[in-house]
Amino acid sequence: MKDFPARTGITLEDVAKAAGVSRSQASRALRNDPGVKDDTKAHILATAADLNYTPNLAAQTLASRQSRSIGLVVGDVLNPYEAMLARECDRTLRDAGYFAMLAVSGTTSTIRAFIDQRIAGLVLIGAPAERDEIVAVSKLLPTVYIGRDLKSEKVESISSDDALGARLATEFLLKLGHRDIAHITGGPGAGAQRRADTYRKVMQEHGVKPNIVEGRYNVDAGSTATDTLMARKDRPTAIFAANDLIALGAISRLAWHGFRVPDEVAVVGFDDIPMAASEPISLTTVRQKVPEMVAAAVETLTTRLNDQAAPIRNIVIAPELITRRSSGAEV
Amino acid sequence: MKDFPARTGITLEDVAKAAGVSRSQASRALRNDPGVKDDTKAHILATAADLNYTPNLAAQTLASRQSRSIGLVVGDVLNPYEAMLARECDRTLRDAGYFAMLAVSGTTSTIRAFIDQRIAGLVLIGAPAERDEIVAVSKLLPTVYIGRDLKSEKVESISSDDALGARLATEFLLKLGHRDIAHITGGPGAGAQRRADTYRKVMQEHGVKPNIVEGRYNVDAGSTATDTLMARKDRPTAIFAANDLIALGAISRLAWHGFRVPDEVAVVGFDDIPMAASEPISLTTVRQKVPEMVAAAVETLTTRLNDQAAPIRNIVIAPELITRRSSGAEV
DNA sequence: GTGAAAGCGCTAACAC
DNA sequence: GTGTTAGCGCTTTCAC
Repeated sequence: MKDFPARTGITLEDVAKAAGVSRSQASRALRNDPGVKDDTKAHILATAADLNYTPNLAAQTLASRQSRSIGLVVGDVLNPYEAMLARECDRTLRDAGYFAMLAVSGTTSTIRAFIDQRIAGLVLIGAPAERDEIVAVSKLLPTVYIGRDLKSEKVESISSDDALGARLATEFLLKLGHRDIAHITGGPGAGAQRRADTYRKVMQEHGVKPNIVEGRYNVDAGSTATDTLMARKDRPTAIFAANDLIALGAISRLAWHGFRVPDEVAVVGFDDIPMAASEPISLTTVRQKVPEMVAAAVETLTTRLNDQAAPIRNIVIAPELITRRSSGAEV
Repeated sequence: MKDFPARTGITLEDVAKAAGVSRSQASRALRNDPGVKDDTKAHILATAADLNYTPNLAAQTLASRQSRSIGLVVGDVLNPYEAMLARECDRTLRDAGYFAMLAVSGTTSTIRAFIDQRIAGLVLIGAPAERDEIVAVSKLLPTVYIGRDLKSEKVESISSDDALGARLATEFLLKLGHRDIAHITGGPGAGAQRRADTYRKVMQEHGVKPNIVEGRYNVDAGSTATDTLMARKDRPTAIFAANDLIALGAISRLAWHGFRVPDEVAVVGFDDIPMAASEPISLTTVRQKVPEMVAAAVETLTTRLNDQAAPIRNIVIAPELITRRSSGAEV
């Protein structure tokens, strides 16, 4: 039976009294403010631990006019990639001494509620979609956006290098000898566009014709696009999907049509969601480095929290290609 | 450009002054406490709106000794079913006037952090796994567990009727004429066990031999179990998977082996995650009614929050069978 | 280096 | 019905 701390009624006052010091000193010691003699501090800390003291956050927030809770807005938790980011953010923020308040419906009203709550900062994961909105929010409080490069908007952001990722995938397929490589896009978003553009460019660089089908970042789009692709007389021998969900849709549909993956059609995705690594899927994909991205995001945010004047940072992280069976390369 | 409320420096005092009343009356009016004349109240509310007043939550919490934040602990956000529950909880809680603080690593230390935060209550989604721990936590503050029936532990819970779900799936397959129906389990958990037990019972009731392979609630387990199943000489003509992830693994692997779904093997899952509805998968499955479960959970929690002495509730919700192509039934 | 005193913005008796 | 008076538990000048 784990023992959880009962909500102790112990206050700073109790600790101070027990330690024989004033509340101010106790407060300073606990927050390790400078200006407390080392042994006094040690004594206070010991006493606090002894009494099982836990500070009252509400009081702290009220008195200091700053909280340690961070709003974490996730556009679509049902997208495994965003879920991975959210989970990692939660952990990292906690480790950094903050509390994450998650909202999984990234609407304006949600963010408004957060602001009313007087959170210290905001981490936005793929939401809101509108640039205007992001900019508006970021002016109100420290904000970092994960998933898109917002350099031109002057909003701090962490993103992954979509162009590089698309290049890795396309060149890999090319190197494997494929010429008829199709690309299923992820829709009109900037990231998806960059992936498509880079794919096109790389194909042209190698003197082969691009073959693009419009899609969306979900399974159904992958399926539909695959139907389109395989109905043509010049079928592709490889498909580069703008994300793993699309790739999953493609693989499923390919199987339904009776095409063998990777023998008849090689498939490469983007993101590296957990399912991509699963045995029956074994999807070759461009991994977005979630831990690195989140670490950078939290670092950026905490830096700003401690210094409003810190320069705006826009970090772009390089993804890496993870080869598995779906592409037919020796793994 | 959406306009977000700037963090107004407006306090209750300002509102009271502007409305020409005392702080107490303003406070009462804003929280619509009884004992404020209707037009006074209207006037105060109007003034507050005018001034763009938003209450300081920290001050409220401190003064009233109760917060409106609810800890939401999710065992595994990467499980789409839990992600669905989490999203719905977030929304519902917000609509009920609470704030959800999400933690996606359902460890003891996380919960401890929540308690330190002096949250009002806790919603546990599939975590912690240990009964002891759940019981310990629930003694400390209002808690409702989603996903398991904790009646015997005297912990409020909302669960879905696993036995009924398993029965629906098995009988459906039987009705379709299948006799060789295999079941891939979800592991040692109580819910998974109940599904397996019920499957076995229903099979026996119909005079056919159960065929159980041990699994886990994930794609790989579905794949592995399928290998086992299809390697035997008496191959099943239908598979009832303990959840959708397993079913997905089975379908993928079946395709890999060259078996047609549903022609050669029918597949039925459990949960109804979004991917189950996708075109290329089209999985027949037992839907757990997420909105109903969450509504019940939030209702249960808020009831307790308002009345510590309320009787403990353990609500079990009936799932329903959703037929799609994977089972071969006419849809 | 330490303590005293004054709030932070609100709620909750208690009077009127 | 409405206002007055104390705090809630902490941080933060400002003296010493």
